[in-house]
Amino acid sequence: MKASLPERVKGVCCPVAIPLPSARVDASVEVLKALADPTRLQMIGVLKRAADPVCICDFTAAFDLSQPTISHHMAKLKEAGLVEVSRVGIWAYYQLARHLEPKTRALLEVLV
Amino acid sequence: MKASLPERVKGVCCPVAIPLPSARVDASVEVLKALADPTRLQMIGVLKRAADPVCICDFTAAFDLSQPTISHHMAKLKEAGLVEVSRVGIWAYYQLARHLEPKTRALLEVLV
DNA sequence: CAGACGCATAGACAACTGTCAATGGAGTTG
DNA sequence: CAACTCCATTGACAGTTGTCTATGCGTCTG
Repeated sequence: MKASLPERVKGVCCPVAIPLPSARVDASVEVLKALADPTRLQMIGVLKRAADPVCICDFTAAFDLSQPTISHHMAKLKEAGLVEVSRVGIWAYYQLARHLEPKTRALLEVLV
Repeated sequence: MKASLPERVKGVCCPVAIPLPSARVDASVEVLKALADPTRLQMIGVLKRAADPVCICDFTAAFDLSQPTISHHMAKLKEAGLVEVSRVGIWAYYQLARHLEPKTRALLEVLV
C-alpha cells in the first residue's frame, strides 16, 4: 500500500522542497483560470472542432446565458491569448489563436 | 490573414454550435480549478518530481504561507482526486494519486 | 439620415476563493 | 498523566468571479 516513506526524526522537520520557476507557473495559471469554467471550456471545445471561425452569436444561441455574459467569457479567453477575433461587418468571428505555444496546444489536445 | 469566414445573411443568425457532453466538461473543470492556483500548481509540480511521498511540513517551510493555508490548498488537491495522503505518526505524507485517469495524467505531463 | 442590429462595456450584486489567527484533535515523549 | 508536536478545522474578511440589466458604439439598410 504505502510507498517507501522517508525517514524522519522528530525535530528535524523539514528538509527542503524546491518549487518550480514562478514565471512559468504564473503563465500556466493564467491559462488554467481561463479554462476553469464550464462555459469557456465548452467554447474552446467548439472552436477546436470548428473548421472555420465561429460567429459569437452562435454561442449566445447555444449557451443559455445572456449576450453580455457570453461576450464577457469570450473576452476572458481572448485576454488569455487562447482565441482571436475577426470582424466582418457587424459580426464577430472567433477562432483558436494560431500562435499558441506548443504546451498550450498540447493542453487543449488533452482537454477538449 | 483571415481564414474563410462562413457566409451569413442578415437575420439568419444563428446556426447551431453543438457543445460537448456536460458531464465530461464538469469533471475537467473541477481538475482545472484545483490546478488554477500558483501554490497548488507548485505543489503538484513538486509531488510529480518526488520519488517518495512528501511531508506536508516541507511545503509549509517552502511556500511563504501559513500552515492552515498550506493545509487548505492540499485539501483542495485531495478533494479533486489529484493527491493521496498517508499518515505516519504525527506526520502527513502526500503523493500524486496513483489511480489518475489517463487524461488527467496527460494533463499533468504537459503542465508540470 | 434614422432606425435596427450585433457586440462590447459599465455598474451592481451574490457567490466563491485565498488568506490568516485561533482552536481542536490525534499521536509522541518525558 | 502532562506537555509537546504536527496537522486539520473553524470563523472572519478582503478580493475575485460569474451573472444580469442597462447603456453605448460601430455597421448596415431603407
